[in-house]
Amino acid sequence: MDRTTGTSGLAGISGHVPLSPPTLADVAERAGVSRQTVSNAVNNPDLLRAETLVRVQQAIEELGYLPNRAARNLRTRASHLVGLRLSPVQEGTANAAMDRFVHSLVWTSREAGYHVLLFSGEGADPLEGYDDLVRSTAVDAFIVTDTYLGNPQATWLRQRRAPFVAFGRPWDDPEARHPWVDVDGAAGTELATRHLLERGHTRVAWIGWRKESRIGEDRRSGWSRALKERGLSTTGMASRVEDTVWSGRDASSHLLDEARPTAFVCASDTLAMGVLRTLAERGLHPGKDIAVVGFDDSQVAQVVYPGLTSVRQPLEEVAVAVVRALEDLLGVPTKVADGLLLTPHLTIRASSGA
Amino acid sequence: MDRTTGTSGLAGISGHVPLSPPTLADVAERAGVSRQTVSNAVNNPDLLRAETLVRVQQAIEELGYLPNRAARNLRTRASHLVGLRLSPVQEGTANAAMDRFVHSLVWTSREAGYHVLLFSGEGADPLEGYDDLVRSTAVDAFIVTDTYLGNPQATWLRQRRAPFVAFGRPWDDPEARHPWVDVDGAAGTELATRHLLERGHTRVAWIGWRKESRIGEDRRSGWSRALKERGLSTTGMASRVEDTVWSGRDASSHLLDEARPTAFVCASDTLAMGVLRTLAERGLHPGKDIAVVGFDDSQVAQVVYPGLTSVRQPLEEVAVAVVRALEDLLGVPTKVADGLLLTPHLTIRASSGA
DNA sequence: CTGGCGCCTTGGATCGTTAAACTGGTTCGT
DNA sequence: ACGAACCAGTTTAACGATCCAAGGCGCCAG
Repeated sequence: MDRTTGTSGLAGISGHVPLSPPTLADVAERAGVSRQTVSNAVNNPDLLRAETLVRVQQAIEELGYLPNRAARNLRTRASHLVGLRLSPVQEGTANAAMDRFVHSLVWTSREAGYHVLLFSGEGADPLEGYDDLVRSTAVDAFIVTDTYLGNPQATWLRQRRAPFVAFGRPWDDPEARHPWVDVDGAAGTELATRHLLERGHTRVAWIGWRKESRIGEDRRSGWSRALKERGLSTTGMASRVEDTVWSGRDASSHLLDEARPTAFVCASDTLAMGVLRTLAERGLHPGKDIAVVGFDDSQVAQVVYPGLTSVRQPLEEVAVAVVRALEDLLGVPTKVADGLLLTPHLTIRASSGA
Repeated sequence: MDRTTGTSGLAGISGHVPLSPPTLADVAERAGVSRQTVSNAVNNPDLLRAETLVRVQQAIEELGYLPNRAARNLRTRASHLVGLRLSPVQEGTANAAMDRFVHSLVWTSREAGYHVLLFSGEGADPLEGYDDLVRSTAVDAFIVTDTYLGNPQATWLRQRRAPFVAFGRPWDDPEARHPWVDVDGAAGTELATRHLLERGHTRVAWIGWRKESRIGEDRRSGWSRALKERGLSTTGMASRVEDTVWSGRDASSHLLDEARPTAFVCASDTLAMGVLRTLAERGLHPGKDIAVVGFDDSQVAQVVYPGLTSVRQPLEEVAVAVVRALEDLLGVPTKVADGLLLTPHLTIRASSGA
């Protein structure tokens, strides 16, 4: 049977909106060529004579043809989708950065011809959701973002030969050979601390996360490095707590009483908000009496009074790098680089005495 | 050729991780049945004898078989994907709600067997991005969220016979017959205003968006309704501005000087943050001297000192309703209801005098 | 012995696309 | 003069699941 006699998608002829989009065969018929020639016109234009190409392209244009994704996916064994898992939200803590990253990623992927497929796990198991997508070959690759917990995804995904790029270093695994992109948190807090030192502060406190958090310890190291560089002591100047406003409030309150700092550097904007709370309770003015710097430059930092100075991650750049790594991974394996560390910058607002 | 002699996916036999996932044929071979029977086991289990079913299911289990999505999509003409467009972010204003909604939607969709495909437009054109997905039959339906500007998507999508559910009312089009879910903003601000009236306030001001915003006017109507209900005047008590902290600051400053309100209801948390800024500048205490209520219960409202009372949209419920409408749309057209209006509630914090 | 029923096999078509082999006439290199 | 490469395509065969029709087989009832 000659499929070129199909009748679907004759928008231009019948004048009606087609019930189903036009197919290769429709275009072929209209252009007076075979289906394969249309396929070539789309995928390997240089194989056609210029004249034929134009004719086919015109037919494509007139019918508004676009290759059916399911068919193309089946044939090429590629979906042009990348999977991104949204981890279960603990509202109140900073998934602010994550949301900004998602936006950037979607935007950047589009330019590279990819779409982002969101999924979520049922429960706490960080592997939840990945499995089905791998087994049903629903996505070409994954973007793994929650690498803070010794990322078991990496090991698992490699075993399954599922391509992936990580946003976050493989902290615990020096053997890891997968591509990753990360932001140098230590450089960020170092920037923040230096900024405070330059403004004359000598007693700069740290409020960060519990010791088990690699990211937290990394950020902390930037603070201590900057202090030690100037020969300043860090003893008694640091506190490690949960990432909540209340923890930040309590920690800063204690530190103010015990160590008498004139400035705070925090591992997150959430903690910094805790510091601001302590200051408000004590009638102290952020930026005038006590300087405060947060981390992530979240919405909160931007709108709070009088403005919170904060370390801003270059998430747009991260997205670009991730997609680049992805293309490298899925295209010709040219292996640009396995890991890439980007430097954040500091958004200065009134809380650090602008 | 007998495809049952295929050699892919023999994980259990060779002991190696398969290079490509197992197919129907692999399962059939292992279970000692035909491909058709495996297909039936998956899609019409009641057609099989219990004994055979168990055997097939065991083979499926052992091989870790899951139907190839591309193949199934091609055949069934359904992708089990829903498209969601991320509108270009104007950082600083409230896409906070959007992010919360995305999370809820992903979660709810998963339970219904759908995944969320994110996409974005190139520029300001709200139709950007939809077209390609429709023509390539990449998604089964869309979730349209930006219905605030006379939503041209609705008209366009209906023309293309592309199924969609809207989060947001068809404000300008009483003819619209598409399913939608929305949150009753007026009910929310009415709740907020009543809350303030109950706490003894009689001079309650409004800061909202410019008159062209249907959502803004809707929210405003809740405030004025609550005041008029108590015989209180609204004249001189309202201001309509851009959705920025600075606009909120200026507006509240003017209102304080001119109308001497003791409380503010705002169309967004962003504007409420502007009010808090004015209070801070004047040495006034939110919740004690002046009460403030925001809208959206964003991260900001939760962490700011001393806590911002805010109208919270039931986005989880919205997601559930949207997915329900979606299932209705894509399954048997039972037409539950075209539109559904949900009621927000008030999260009370110290800014309203807790 | 025949017919019917329940459960399964078989073969084939189908979805829309693409990879690979092939067409038959021409030009090129040697 | 002979093989190879090149034209602008065409033909065939997948890709993996689903759907349909036709039929086989054992078993039971009539």
